[in-house]
Amino acid sequence: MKETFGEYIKSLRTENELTLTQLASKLDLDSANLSKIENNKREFDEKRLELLANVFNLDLAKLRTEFFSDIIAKKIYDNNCDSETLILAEQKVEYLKSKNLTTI
Amino acid sequence: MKETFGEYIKSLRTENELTLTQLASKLDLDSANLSKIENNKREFDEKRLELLANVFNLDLAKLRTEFFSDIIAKKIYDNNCDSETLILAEQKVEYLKSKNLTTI
DNA sequence: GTAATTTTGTCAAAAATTGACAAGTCAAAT
DNA sequence: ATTTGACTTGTCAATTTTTGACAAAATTAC
Repeated sequence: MKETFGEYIKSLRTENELTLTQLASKLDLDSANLSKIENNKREFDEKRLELLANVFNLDLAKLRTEFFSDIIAKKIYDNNCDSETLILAEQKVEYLKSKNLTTI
Repeated sequence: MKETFGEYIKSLRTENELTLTQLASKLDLDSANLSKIENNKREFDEKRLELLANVFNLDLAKLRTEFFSDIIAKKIYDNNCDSETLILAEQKVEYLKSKNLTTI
């Protein structure tokens, strides 16, 4: 079972024996805010994904997948969306691709 | 293949032979902005879902599914997320449910 | 033609997010 | 039992994003 993105960062951090302050500084972030991110009280900012990948030598593409799936999961969870939602979403992605639509 | 939420509104509107102005007023919305919504240039606002359901006698739960799947699809499409993203998201939803986590 | 409808552009107001700092808890060390 | 370091929580101004509203252009129907 997949953990949240914040918990993932926390496990990366502790496995590498870094303090919040140390990692926060590498990510150009306040340690208090990093704590909130790790505890699902704030969102990690997309613009720091590359930095995070570099710090822990991670594959950026995989990290992005991890990141966006987290955002989507939270949206579904927070709004009590039913199980059909993701199936429909997948169809709509195909539709958008087929139409080459420019959305907001 | 599933259309976008905006296109769905548009088809509902035209099937019911309403002008933008007419529907916009029922939805407490500016007609120019409704036009943008129908053309995927703005997001429909969640707080108007119930109103929309009432106007066209739709099942609110289904409409919500339609609405949130649209948001998710656009996020995936706009960010060029790979196909794994939704699979991962589903796992994360289960994880959040199992933990009963309170997110942001 | 022109009248109605739809689309597009713009912008201030409102809402949401972020960065930053202060103050708090907790555990370990001395 | 006090200090130190690590982490958490609360708050708030500043930035960023979204929204509502209006004008005006473009399109369609008559």
